[in-house]
Amino acid sequence: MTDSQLRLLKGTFDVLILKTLSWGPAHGYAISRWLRECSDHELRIEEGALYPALRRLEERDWIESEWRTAESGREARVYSLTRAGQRALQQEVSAWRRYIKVFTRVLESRPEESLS
Amino acid sequence: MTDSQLRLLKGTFDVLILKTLSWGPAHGYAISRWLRECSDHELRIEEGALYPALRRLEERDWIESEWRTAESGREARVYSLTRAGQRALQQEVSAWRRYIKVFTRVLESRPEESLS
DNA sequence: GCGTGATACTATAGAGTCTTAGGTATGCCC
DNA sequence: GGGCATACCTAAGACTCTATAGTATCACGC
Repeated sequence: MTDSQLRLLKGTFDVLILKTLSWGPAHGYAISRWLRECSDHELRIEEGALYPALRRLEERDWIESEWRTAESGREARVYSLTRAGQRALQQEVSAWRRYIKVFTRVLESRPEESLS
Repeated sequence: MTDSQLRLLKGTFDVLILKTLSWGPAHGYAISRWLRECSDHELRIEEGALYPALRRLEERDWIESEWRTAESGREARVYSLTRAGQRALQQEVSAWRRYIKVFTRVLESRPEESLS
């Protein structure tokens, strides 16, 4: 698949995680809770998917992490967006908009338009 | 994941294939060509993904196939949508609309709205 | 002090999907 | 006969998500 073509729907969560972190640093558990609430409980990140995704994003240097002790006294690994991550977020979001546009156009197409 | 939650983005092609077949029966090669053209060459189904997907859909009884000889004399396996496939297409399309809506809402959200 | 529930992270097995890369074969045109 | 588009199929491998289990801390009620 060349650059002129859209990347397919893998790593959906990645953009959502980046978006969540654009609101400010957060630890894994908070990310999944925010996403669930922000989507009116329609989206849910399983923990088995969340932590591998966080490691994946960190390997790409889109996020960085640090162990911190919260006011509660609990330890947690807090993630934050890097500069590269901010750029990546913008690119991912526009790629997604583009994909959704094309996808929707196909789904709404009528036979007359295609069987020319 | 319960029914009230959206299925995630796997099997993206499935809906697109069903949609293509809703225009009328077609063989595999034509499906991939139509999709490419209908999306202004932005979507492409690789053959390695197409034929497994067609078998998958046939196993679910959403499509059925038949070997036919075209006017050209070439043999081809022609797929068509079943009744169950038509129903599935409608359901899939509305599930996708719902997913895209939620997904877009999250991607367009601002910190103020979420960090209440 | 002890159970319970929410918080917080980690690891693994398994399934499913896409990419990449190859293969076979036919019809058409020169 | 050679090259090209058409038409189909398969396998290896990578990647992502699900399901499940495990560890540990803190707050709360009793």
